[in-house]
Amino acid sequence: MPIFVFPTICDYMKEYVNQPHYLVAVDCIVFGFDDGQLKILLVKRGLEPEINKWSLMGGFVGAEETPDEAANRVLKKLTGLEGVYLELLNIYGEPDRDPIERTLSVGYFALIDIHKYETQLIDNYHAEWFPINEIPKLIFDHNRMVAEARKKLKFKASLHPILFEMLPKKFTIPQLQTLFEQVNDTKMDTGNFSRKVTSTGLLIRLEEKDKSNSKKGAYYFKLNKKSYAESFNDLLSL
Amino acid sequence: MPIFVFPTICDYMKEYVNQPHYLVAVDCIVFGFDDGQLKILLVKRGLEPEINKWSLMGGFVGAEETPDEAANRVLKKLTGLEGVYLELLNIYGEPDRDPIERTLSVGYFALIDIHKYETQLIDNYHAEWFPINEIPKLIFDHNRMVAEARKKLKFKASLHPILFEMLPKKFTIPQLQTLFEQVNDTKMDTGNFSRKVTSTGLLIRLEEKDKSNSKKGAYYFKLNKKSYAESFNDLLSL
DNA sequence: TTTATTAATTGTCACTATTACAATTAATAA
DNA sequence: TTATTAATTGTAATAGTGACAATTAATAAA
Repeated sequence: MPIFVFPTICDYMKEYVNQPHYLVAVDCIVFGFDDGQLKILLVKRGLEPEINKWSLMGGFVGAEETPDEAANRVLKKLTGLEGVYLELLNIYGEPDRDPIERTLSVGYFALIDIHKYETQLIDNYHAEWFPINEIPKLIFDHNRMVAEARKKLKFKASLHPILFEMLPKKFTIPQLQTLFEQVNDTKMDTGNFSRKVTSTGLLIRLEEKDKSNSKKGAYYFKLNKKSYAESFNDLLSL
Repeated sequence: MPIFVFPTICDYMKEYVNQPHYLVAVDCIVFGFDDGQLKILLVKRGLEPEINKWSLMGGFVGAEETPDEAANRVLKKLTGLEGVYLELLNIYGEPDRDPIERTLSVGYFALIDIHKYETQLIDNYHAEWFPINEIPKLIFDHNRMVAEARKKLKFKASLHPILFEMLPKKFTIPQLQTLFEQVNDTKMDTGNFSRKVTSTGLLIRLEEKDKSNSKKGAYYFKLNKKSYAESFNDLLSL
């Protein structure tokens, strides 16, 4: 008599049927950069429970879509933007994280150019940009999500040129440095930063200058899309 | 008349109820190192559909556990090991990835010391270690999971000292180098590798030597747990 | 006992990257 | 014309990397 008995098809089907089923949601931590500050986008919840509390933007994963697609859909609906930089952050699955019913949430972090945001939507969805150091108390485990997203952004940005996702097409090196310093919570030597960043071949200097911050003015740069793509190929992976 | 009408509590509850519910599973890509080869652990499926096909080890997320806990449970059951190195890989949520019923799978990759594996379980679960370059056709999207896990391991190992998770307590530098080369699919200068790895302060040299591969013999080393922990604190994040 | 052998380890040196900080530049406004 | 100031470039000491040569410590053959 065999010690291990293979289940039959019926056993197999039963195994599926007997398993609990859960709601699956996505939540997006959306980063933007404006006015020399790193910010994230929050929405004021218009539903019970936790009505009028701030939360991340999220939604349920529909029957015909992957979690990735759900996250893109939510972002499109709440920011008007498509094709934004989006990356899996973590999965949040504490059995009681949602008081109504067990819901697993797939957390994504998104980087957007804050100036492309459709400001009309701010009103529609009671949304607001919060400086990263002034995040209020959020619902459920959303504060934990934000904390993990910050860590991931910092780590990621040290290896991949993703910060450009948050900058406009034309940007200056001091601007890039400020964003970098915000993300990494540090200060850098301006000379060394400038040289390092230009030596990568990732940037193309334009003729125009931004004179809003100094008399000399800082040259505008744009991304070298070609080498940007190549460095992504080198580093991609995750 | 307001343009945007807040849903009532009833709307809110209905929103939950109307949403589809899914099965949620975990799948583990288990790496080990033996005989100079990087390997992964596969099980022969004893159930329809896809009976007798090779697959990753997995299971459903139970009602009282997080996906992390489910992955640990599955690993404990199928390897006998607890507290193994385990990290989220990705979430796999194509609506039709499982032909029986929609199932979202949370992929984890695990690193274990292959010699601690309870070999009895190999028989119980029809499991087998496969060299990384000889992985057979797997069920569902499991080959994709393996490919992504390899990429992640390579990337991860370039930043974190995680390879030690796959080595025994006592190991030699040539051993470590072979593992490193397998993971990165490359060759390194032995001298430079040795110096670099010892200069980190991560290793403590023992008196004993391994003379199985050379007449001179290679010193055994063990991990400096203290600086190992510290470097983890520095780099953690993900 | 001596010598040849071989993987493991250490030495060397040219080359590149990093860092701190000093000097210069290009505009503006007094 | 000159003072001012952020932006940019210069410089030099230091540290890290990589290729390759030399040495070492054991074993086994002569």
